[in-house]
Amino acid sequence: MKGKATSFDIAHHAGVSQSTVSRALRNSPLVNEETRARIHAIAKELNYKVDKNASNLRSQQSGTIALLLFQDPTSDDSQINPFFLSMLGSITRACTQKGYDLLVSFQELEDDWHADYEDCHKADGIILLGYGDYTDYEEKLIQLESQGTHFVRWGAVKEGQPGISIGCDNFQGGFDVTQHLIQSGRKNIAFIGGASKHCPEFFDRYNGSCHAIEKAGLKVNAKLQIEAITTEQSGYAAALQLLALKQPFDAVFCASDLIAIGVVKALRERGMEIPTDIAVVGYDNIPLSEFIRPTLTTVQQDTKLAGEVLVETLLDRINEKQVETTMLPAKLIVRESCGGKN
Amino acid sequence: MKGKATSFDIAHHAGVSQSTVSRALRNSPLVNEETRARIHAIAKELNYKVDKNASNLRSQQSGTIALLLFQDPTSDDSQINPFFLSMLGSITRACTQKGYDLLVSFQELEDDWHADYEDCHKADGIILLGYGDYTDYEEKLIQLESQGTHFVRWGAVKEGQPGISIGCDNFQGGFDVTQHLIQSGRKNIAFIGGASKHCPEFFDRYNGSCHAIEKAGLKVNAKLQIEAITTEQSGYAAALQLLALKQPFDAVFCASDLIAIGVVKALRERGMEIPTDIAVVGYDNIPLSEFIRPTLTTVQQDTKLAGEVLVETLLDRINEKQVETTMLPAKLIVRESCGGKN
DNA sequence: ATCAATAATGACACCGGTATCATAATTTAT
DNA sequence: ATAAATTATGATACCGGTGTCATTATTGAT
Repeated sequence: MKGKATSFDIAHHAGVSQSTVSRALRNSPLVNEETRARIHAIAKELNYKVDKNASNLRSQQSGTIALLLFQDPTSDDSQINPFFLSMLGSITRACTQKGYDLLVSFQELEDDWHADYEDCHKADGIILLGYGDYTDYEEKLIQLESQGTHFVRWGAVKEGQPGISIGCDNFQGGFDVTQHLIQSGRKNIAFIGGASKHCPEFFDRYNGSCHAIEKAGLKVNAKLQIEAITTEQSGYAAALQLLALKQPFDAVFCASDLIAIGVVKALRERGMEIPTDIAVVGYDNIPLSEFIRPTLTTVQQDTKLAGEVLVETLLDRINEKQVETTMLPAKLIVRESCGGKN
Repeated sequence: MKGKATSFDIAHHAGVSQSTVSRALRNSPLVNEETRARIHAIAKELNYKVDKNASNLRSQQSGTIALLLFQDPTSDDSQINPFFLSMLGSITRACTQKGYDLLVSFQELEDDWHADYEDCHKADGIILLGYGDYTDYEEKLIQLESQGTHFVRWGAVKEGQPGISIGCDNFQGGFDVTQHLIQSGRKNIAFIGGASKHCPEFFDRYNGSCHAIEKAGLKVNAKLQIEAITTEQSGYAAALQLLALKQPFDAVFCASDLIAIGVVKALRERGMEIPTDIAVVGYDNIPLSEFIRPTLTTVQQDTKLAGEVLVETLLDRINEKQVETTMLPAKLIVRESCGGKN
């Protein structure tokens, strides 16, 4: 036998038409039970596999989902935010469970998204994942939407956004963190992470934090907000900036765990005790947050659930079902670094 | 205009045959410069994208590589070894650079590798990635090899293995770690990580370690080798096992950074100082290894290079070039946790 | 016995490109 | 001027399946 077996080979072996083979292998009820079994047996024997290109071409679907992961352009090449990797894991699993394959692509935000996976029929839909500066991102989303591309976006859930978004309640998460800090006696709470509209998730977390401060009758000190992207290095640098301000602060709420890890490192190097002198809180509950010293208080986003919801929502969208933007709950995880009671 | 544009639509607009359109879009030199430009312009205007299913079907290649990531079956669902995620990142980038798409699939080792991506023409080749118990793995590799599937494996590089492997020099890495520990005055070096043939990488690291011990004129204490899989939890548990033995030891060489992090946690909880009482060394140089306290001495595997080599080797194999099993160097990174001079 | 309904299968167009060969137009060589 | 080579394009088979309609065999109803 030369080359791969085709459905014609099987038809020949089984003494039936190629049509029947095709139907049998898809378990069509139109095929006689016995014939189907025979065909399956022969297919197995010949190690036959349906050619997905042919099948997809004709049926106009790919059984594949594309995941576009947007990297913060400034972030190190080899470092990817563990939170997104965790999402990637859960998305992969959710896809597998639904019988879909997953095409993964890292996009640089500046890029012209060269990979129009759905347009070229390599994927039936797209999941967009990533923090970062979304300046011309929105524009692209509008274009996708107008083209009728099936996509779902992970991120901040806001009114009037193009397309469908799934995200955790960042405002609530920021609120919970800050309220907890205040209840533990902290008065001057710094925030490290981009608090501009460009990173809507961080912005929501910051706003939630401010809301908690005001609700407690305290005043927000805008100076205590330092920009940072989500890497340890950036957190480390931001913490040094914060110290240089000479403004009093007794707690730091970091927009991500990676930032928090850098902040902890910087503060300790400057001789501060955590949480005795300064409380530090992160966000994301990455696996290592409970293995650093002190263990890190953080906010958990349920990545397993998120991945499932993303995939399910996308599949619904592909199947033209009505879907809605969804907001998942965020959950405060109190550990040592905030000094609060557990 | 209803539906997506096809090459016929463009041909019609441009007043040429569909053949010419197809050639022009692939930048064939057979097409007149001017005609080609015109066709490209029209294609852009109509937002035309080549249908990959059709194209791949005819040309019998997919421009896609499949990455199968083998999960340790016992490992937690949401946790993936950062080292592999780093590999995933570099592989993704290397693929992008070569113009290939990447299909990612997490396989459970028990699974019947349902996804025969190359057989069904969804991919041109396969990259296999993962630690773990390779019992019936080898058998499957032999089958892949006999089918003529194009694949490259990451892992231990050994004689007489089926197919092509790319890996770091684990023996050397283990040797370097242990030699450094001995030179720093450590005498009783424990090893945590599976040291059986089932996990060849770990086995090589252990053997390298033993070799260094013997070369220094010391004796290997087999009792100081504890099994563990590559998670913090497993490392934590293994460290407790080690302590329970009541055997003297002054250093722990962990087969991975995740294990080391668990070990550090366990030892400190029992009141030991690191590195004063016990030196700890990990393996992989995951991003967080320099952010935990104390910073972790470890062995770096150049994931960027590894990803590039994997992809390049696979592409060479797909193109029927002669390729060879490759061993990449491992590099000791001395930090605080081993107590050695930097 | 005759006809309608059902079950099982075959024949064939079709998905949207690529590969190959044929053809027409233009240039170069003799 | 004519043959040969080169350049640009068209026509058509083909990749390997799926979808649709036609056909035949079987069963049940009248």
